[in-house]
Amino acid sequence: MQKNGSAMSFLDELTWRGLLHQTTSPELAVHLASGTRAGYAGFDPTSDSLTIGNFMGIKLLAHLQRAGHRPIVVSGGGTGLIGDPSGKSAERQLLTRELVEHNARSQQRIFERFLDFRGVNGAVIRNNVDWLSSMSYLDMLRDVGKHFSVNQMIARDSVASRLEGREQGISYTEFSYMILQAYDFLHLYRKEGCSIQLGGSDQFGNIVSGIDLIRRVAQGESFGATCPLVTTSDGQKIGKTEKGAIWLTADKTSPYRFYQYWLNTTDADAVKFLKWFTFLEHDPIQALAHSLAHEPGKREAQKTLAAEMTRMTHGETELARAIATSEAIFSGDVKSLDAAQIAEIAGDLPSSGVPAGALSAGVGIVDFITGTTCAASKREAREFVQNGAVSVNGEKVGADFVVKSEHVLPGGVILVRRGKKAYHAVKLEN
RNA sequence: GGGCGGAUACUCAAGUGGUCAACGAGGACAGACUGUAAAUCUGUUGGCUUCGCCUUCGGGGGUUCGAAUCCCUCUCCGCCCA
Repeated sequence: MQKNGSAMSFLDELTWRGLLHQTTSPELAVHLASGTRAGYAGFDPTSDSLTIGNFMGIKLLAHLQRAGHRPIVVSGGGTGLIGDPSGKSAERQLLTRELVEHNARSQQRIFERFLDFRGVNGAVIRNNVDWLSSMSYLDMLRDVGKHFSVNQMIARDSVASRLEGREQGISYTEFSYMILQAYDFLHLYRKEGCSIQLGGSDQFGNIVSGIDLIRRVAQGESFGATCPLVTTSDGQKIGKTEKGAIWLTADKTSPYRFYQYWLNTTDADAVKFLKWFTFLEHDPIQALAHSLAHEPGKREAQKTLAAEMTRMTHGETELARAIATSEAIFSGDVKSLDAAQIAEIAGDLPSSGVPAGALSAGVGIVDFITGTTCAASKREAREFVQNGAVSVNGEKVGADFVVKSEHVLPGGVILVRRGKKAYHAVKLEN
């Protein structure tokens, strides 16, 4: 993650990647070119981890850093106590202080993987609870609130949409959120010399509020840039699957699943994702685009995307494991693996247990897979088996198949597969 | 406060006394075809001890041999009048 002297400018980089939605002023380019600047992006501690949806904020900061500037991660330990109404259709439940604090702290480990914290333009992490919690309500109203026009505040999309529907409404608490975020920017401007705020396009309004505040209170000039809302070619949010979001930490999304998520990217999105999510440069991506167009079956673009993302997020070792697991499993050649390999694979898959005693008597395939992640109910299990969707240890099985002790693989597990991609490890229990 | 209309499975949306576990569309899942892709075609989509049984149509109660469908009531939502 070292600074590349001949790197193109921050804005040019974002532009060719399709990551620049709008800037608050054309002067931003000049501002960036004329010195080392500091820019920040905020992260809500609504969870103890971050998803690939949040990754874009990190990536913006990383590009800023690569262009020679100083990135500041702002953890919303204070604003998280209030709740950002942007993009939310209904009032949210307040999180407890303990939870927000825990989440904020827990998220910090993630930034360390994508940003460089060393050197002159090393990244820093700040938590806005540090300055927001000590500010009194009266000070906030007198020093900050006075500069906000309610007329403008209620015109803001995030607020207006909530005022329209009588069902939803918005509390005074959430309504005040934009003031706090604007104050963050002012604070960072004063204390950290931070003159740029980055975020998703839904944050544009909040960013402009901060810029206005800085102009009024500190007579200073500041800027903002947003990236577009990233979606798949069919308009879906990226990283939202039926089974839940794709997280950036192994405790919530295993490296194997993470790798698989990217590997399954459709052709239409592959190049777009390479530009958006990886740090691969223009030429290599062009080469992959060419490969995709002429030899789509090789899936080089998807494989590279999956590898890059997994390496960046989980490291080289985990990437190697994810690839090994994927290959072993999808080749169907499970039986040639040794005990250690199988145990490793089983660790990456959803699993359940079966008593050794039951197996010696034999368990019908339908009962065997019911309750695993492969089949929710017996009815469903029957259907899958009838469709020929189920295989045990890589071999398709019929409705009369009985699982016995002899099917236990060297690692003490039985690998069940439903359909193409749903794998489940059943572990032998004593 | 008064009048009217609405609440149906993941979502939208039919159904207004039996033939309804509930039309249709979307989504999701599976099969075929493929490249662990897309598109397309087929099937499934409450549960089970599966040619049968059990629990579902906002909550509760009632009428009836029988109700998602009729009556009463409660909750929530929309529209109209004060």
